[in-house]
Parts: sequence; C-alpha cells; structure tokens
Amino acid sequence: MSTVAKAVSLLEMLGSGAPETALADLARRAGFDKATTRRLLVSLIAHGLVEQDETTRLYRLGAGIARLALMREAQFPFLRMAAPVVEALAAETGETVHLSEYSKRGLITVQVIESAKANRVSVQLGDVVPMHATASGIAFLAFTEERIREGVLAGPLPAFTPHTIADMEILVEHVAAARARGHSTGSQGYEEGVLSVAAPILGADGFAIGTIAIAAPRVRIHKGDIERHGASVAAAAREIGERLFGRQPGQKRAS
Amino acid sequence: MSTVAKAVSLLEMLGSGAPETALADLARRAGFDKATTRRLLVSLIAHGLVEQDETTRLYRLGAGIARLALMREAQFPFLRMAAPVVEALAAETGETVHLSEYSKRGLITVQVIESAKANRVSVQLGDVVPMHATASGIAFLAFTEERIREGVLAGPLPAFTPHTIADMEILVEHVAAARARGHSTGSQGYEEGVLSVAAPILGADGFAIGTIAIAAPRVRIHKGDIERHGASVAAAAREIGERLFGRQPGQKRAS
DNA sequence: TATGCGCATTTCATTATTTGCAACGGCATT
DNA sequence: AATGCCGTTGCAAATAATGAAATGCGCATA
Repeated sequence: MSTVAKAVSLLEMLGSGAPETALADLARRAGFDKATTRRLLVSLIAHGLVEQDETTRLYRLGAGIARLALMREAQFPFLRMAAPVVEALAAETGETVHLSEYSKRGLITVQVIESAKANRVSVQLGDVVPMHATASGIAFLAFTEERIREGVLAGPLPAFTPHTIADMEILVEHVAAARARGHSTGSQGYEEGVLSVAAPILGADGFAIGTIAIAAPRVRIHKGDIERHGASVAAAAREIGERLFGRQPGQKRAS
Repeated sequence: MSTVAKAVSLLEMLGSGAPETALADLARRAGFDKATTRRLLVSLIAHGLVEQDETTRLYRLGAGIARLALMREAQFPFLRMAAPVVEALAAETGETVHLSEYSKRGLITVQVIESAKANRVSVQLGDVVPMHATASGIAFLAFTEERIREGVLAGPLPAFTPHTIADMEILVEHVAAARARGHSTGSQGYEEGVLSVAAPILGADGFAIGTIAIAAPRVRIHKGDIERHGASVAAAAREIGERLFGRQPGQKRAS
C-alpha cells in the first residue's frame, strides 16, 4: 500500500463519522500502527490538510482542504455555474433536486436542495452514490465513455434494496433507454420509496461529467409526472453544460 | 522530504496556475523526477483527488477534493453559518467584505463579496494572506494563542508594499491596539491604496479561528468611517461566533 | 511523407524512507 | 497506589520510493 494511499484514507476517515477523532481510534479503523498513523497525520498537519486540537489532541480535517477545493472551483466553476440552475429546477418542480459530479469511486453529491414538503427525499452532501443503483448513475453511464461504462458493468452490482438492478442485462437495457430518451429514471434502487429522474451534464467532448436529478417520494408521483420531470431535468442539464462550455456539442455516439 | 509532503505539494501546484497541467511541467516545477511525479499522481488519481484528461493527458484537481471539503463543511459548517452574516455586512457597508479561516500557512480567504462600486478591492478566493501585513492577520494575532502569535512574531516579516509593517516592535503595538479595541485596521500593508478593518471570529475556547474584514479603496474612506466599520465588523464577527458555538465565551486574556 | 523532438510511460537495481515493535511518560479512572 | 489507555519517541528491519535509461507515442517541422 502506497504511502499516499494511506494518507488519503486517513483524510477520508476524518471526513466520515464524528467531527473529531482520536489517534488510537483512527489507527484502529485504518489498520495502521499507531506510530505510522501519527507520522502521517503530522505530515498532513504541516500542510494544513489536518488540524489537531491542542488540548484534546483530537484530529480533524483542516482548512487546507477547503483551500484546495476553492482553488479547484476557481479553475472549474462547476458549482457556481450549476447552482442557479439547480435552484430554478427545485423551485419549478417543488421536489428535492441534487447535483453530482463524476469521480472514480462513483457520483459525488455536490449540491442538494430539499423539497419544502414535509414528506421529502433527503440526500447527504458529499455522499458517493453507486452508478448502477440510481437514476443519476444510469444517466451518467448512458453518456460516458465506453471504457468507464464497461468498467461498471463488469464490476459487482450490489443490491441496496430489493429493487436494485443487480442484473447486468437489465442494467444495459436501462442505460440504452436512457441514452435514447436523454434522461433516466430510477425506482427505489438505492432507497426504498424514492423515484428519481436524472439527466447527464455533458462536457466539452460530449461525454458526461456529472448529473442532475429530481428525487421524490413514490406516492407523490402520478401519471405524466415522470415525463414532465424528465423534460425539465434534461433542459436543466443542458443549460448547465452550456453555461460551463458554451454551446453544447452533439452527444457522443456510443458504439 | 516525506512522500505525503510531495503528494500535497503536487496538489497545490495543480491548484495554482492553469486549470490543467502537463506531467513534465509539474515535475519541473516541483523538482521531482518525472517518474516519481507520475507515480504520485497515479496514487492520487486512484483516490479521486486528481483527474487526468484521457486524450490530452493533462492533470487537474479531482472531484475527491470537493468531496473532502463537503465532508468537512458538514462536520464544521463555517461557511454555511458565516455566509449570511458576510452578505449582510457587505450590504450594510457597500464595500468588499471577505472571510478567512486560520491555517498553518496563513489566513485562507474562504468567501469574498465584492463591492458593487466600480472602484473596489478585489480579493482572490483561496488566497493565503500573511498575518503581519493585513488587518485580518493582526486581528487574528490579537486573539490567538500565545504560541501561534509568538511563531509569527519570531518569523520573517516580508514587505509587500512600502507600507507593510516590517518591524516587530511596531507590529506588537498594532496587535495590542487591536486587542484593546476588538478590531484591527490595516493600511496598504498588503496592497497599495487599500484600507481594511477586521475582527476576529472566536472559537469555543475564546481564541480566534478566523476573521472577517472590510476592505475599501483608501480614497473612499473618510473621517469616522473606520470607527463605524470597526463596530460593524466586530458585531458581525461576534454573530458568526455565536452561530457556530452558541453564546460566546469571554475573550482569552493574553499574557 | 519522412524525420526529429519532446513527452508520457515502464523497467529495474539502488537507496532511502517508512514501518512496527517496544518502551516511556502522562492522565484519568479504579 | 495501581491499573489501563493514550500519545509519543527510538531503533533495526523491511518495504516502498527513487532516478537513470530505455521504449513508444504524437506532433510539428523539414
């Protein structure tokens, strides 16, 4: 295991769970020696990615993380460009809307606007959602590079609910349908009782770089809602793409 | 030089400068061997902190950075709590307002609201500003732990303009004055023609964790403005502290 | 179309860093 | 006073990182 891999997994452990973590706890969870863990943390502290409370000796993520994220946002203003569109879509539909960005590990939820309704779908900011079990994932797969799609299809398809698509053949059909319609639908594949509609945000090269999705309790979705929401979410996705890259290229033809 | 130090400096290089960087360029700037640089990047890519354009082979910061920042914000919602207060202060004063957070390297600018006026002060998001040359820095020093203050005072005090306080004795006086008044002032210490007023945001233990500042062109500041802005910025800082930690503790007495 | 240049990538023996055990001291609870 | 847990540090062993060189690729120039 490379040293940077260890350091990064420490960062991820600090990010998940409690706001602050003790050294021994961290070492146990990571499976590293106490001494090793501490030395890695010291290196990370020197660069501001981790901070330590002077009195309690607990560790937490540092402001250097925020700095890197701000620098990234300055170079590629995904959130700044997408946020108004997401807000408009949430206002238009009255349902929970979330925005996600592609990463090797899955789709990262980077913005969420929750519905004002009492019965609403709740998504956690920063969560990584699986490609095969969500509307967003399927929308993404439908418009990503062959190589990435094959990677997901070849991998395991763990079931999160009894409704999760765990069969590769069926998943391929869903992806093909999403490609044909320009948006995808998901039905309780990740969380029970939730219906979603999603569309891909396309990059300059025509491949998906993220997705935008509407999520609503199943009981609130009636005949025709899916189609209406599908059109809305696809329009929002296209607008985000245009705001980021100017006029959108034609979608890449999948082989 | 530790391996994680090298990896982190690559991240910082990717964050500064052009949105995408070539391997050779990165290796040159960092002073690492091409092979070394690439292996570090591969490790970072595996964790989503870096991405590589498949066709151009250029590297950029990845979505994993945003994920870590979101997880941090979920644990410690500094921006979410402070943002409305910063906006209100900007609306009240009509001048540029910026918010910063402490980090080992200096104060990190995490939010900026620029004045609507044509002649305005512009601050770069994500920038790290020096402690001794800005109103924010002096406000922070006035309310931080002895140890951190001594560290800055002991270090070099580089001059950014002819007005930068480069003398340790004078700096100590400014810090003492800021401590007495509850807010600090800065006059062209970092950028020519800019006057600033700043106040510390205090943590649960009474020590500063960040600052909020008003920055305006020197020509626009008239008699009385400094005092008025000082009161406003101090009130805003206090409100942010209260939103984060509940009722504010008394300020720590510096020895 | 041919040629040369710069770049990214891979290999492998050498080197240096990281590692984990163990011991120490501090702190709080028993 | 004693016990247990934690954070910290030293040191020899082990492992991972290193850099020079070779390979192959793409691009621009001849």
